[in-house]
Amino acid sequence: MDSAIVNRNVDTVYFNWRKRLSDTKYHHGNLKQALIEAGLDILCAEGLEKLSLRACANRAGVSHGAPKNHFATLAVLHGALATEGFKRFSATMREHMINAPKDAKSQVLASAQGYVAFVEENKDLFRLMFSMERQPDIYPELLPASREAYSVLREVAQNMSPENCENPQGQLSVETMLWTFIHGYAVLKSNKQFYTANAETGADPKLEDIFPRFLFKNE
Amino acid sequence: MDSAIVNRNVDTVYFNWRKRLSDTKYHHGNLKQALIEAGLDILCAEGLEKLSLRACANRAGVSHGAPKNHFATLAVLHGALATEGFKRFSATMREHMINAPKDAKSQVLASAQGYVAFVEENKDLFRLMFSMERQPDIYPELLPASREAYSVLREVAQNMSPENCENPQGQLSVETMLWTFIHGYAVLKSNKQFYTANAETGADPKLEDIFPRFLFKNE
DNA sequence: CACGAATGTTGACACTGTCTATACTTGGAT
DNA sequence: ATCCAAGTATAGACAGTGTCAACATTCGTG
Repeated sequence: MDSAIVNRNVDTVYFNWRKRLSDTKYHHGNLKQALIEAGLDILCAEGLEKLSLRACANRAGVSHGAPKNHFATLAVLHGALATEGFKRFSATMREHMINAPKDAKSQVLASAQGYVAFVEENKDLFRLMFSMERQPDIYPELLPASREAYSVLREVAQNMSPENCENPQGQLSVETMLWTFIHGYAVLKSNKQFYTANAETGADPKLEDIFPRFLFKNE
Repeated sequence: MDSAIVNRNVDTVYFNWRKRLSDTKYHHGNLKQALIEAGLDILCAEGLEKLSLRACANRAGVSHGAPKNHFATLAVLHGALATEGFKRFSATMREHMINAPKDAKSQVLASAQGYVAFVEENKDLFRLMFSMERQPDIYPELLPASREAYSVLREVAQNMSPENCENPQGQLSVETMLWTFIHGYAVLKSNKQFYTANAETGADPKLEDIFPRFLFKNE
């Protein structure tokens, strides 16, 4: 008896067992998206340290080598997850803006609060998004997605004044100031690294309280 | 012949071979410090991803299990490296302050520039320092070292005005504002994530240019 | 239907952290 | 001086990881 036939039979039995077990076909159908969602789940439930190609493959019900066809390396999967992160990041900011008054100041604060809210709810995803070296080519959608997120801040920054920068270079400086400020706050808060937490309650300083008032026009 | 004696002889030969090879004693003498320095070297030369207990052990010329006696887990080594990082961090800021004019504004800018300079020269060490979950107990000297670094900013913040916070809560708000701003700038710059880089030169926005002028007293 | 491309499986290799058992060294108590 | 316990280093094992290569299966298109 040809050993290839034996192997085939064994494999077929194994395949049928897998099929009954997980109700999936040999071809998953949408493994790439499934792996991304598995990665997001792991980030949320177990943290960045537990994120691995094999863990994603396992959670998606495929073998450890399967991801290779969709993500050549772990870095590429990171890029894909960061891309999805930036999309949700933009959406969270815009949701907060929609639910806020439409005056300029409220919109700026709403975007900032959306920024912080996203970080609070997606701590490890946020870490992944912003701890990656800038490799625009690692994943094709990454750069556009991050630029889209930045454009949200750019919109609200149009209602802020560049006159209060040390060396105002126009609108660009205001955007950078706003981003720098919000990003710094979000990073320090998410890492629980505020030394200025309220001594009694342990609460972090509120974004609204330390937000630089001078940044607004017409006040 | 007792097998223990055989083993002893074999081990003695092996020991002598090692001794000739690396000119070290069986007891390293100061392995803990050597491992920390090996870790810093690796962070500088190969990056955070390449930092491992075994790589440090290898660089220090000891076996892979040796670090266990000084750092129970990788997280503890991380804590030790972060501690050393915070000490150098404080020193860098203070050096910049010493070499700057003594007026309040120059001192604030100098500390900020020291902050950024450290991050630029110790990118992966900085990432390690600020990407660690706050675990004050992981390494005994970590918390004091990080608080010492923060106290540098606290000093210069005494020359800044809380009047321009949205909801000024006194000196604490100014400290938090300053730290948030500088930290955000340093993180974004070190990760090369400024979208507002000069279109022609590719240069990042300068800290001095976007520094919020309103923060200073008496101006 | 056939065949190449796309997708998934399996096994291997070199890494990693961590645990255990063991050996050596040192320093202090007897 | 000697002996023993604590400190320190080694070696081997185990599970887990990324990555690669060989192979199997399925899909899509001629």
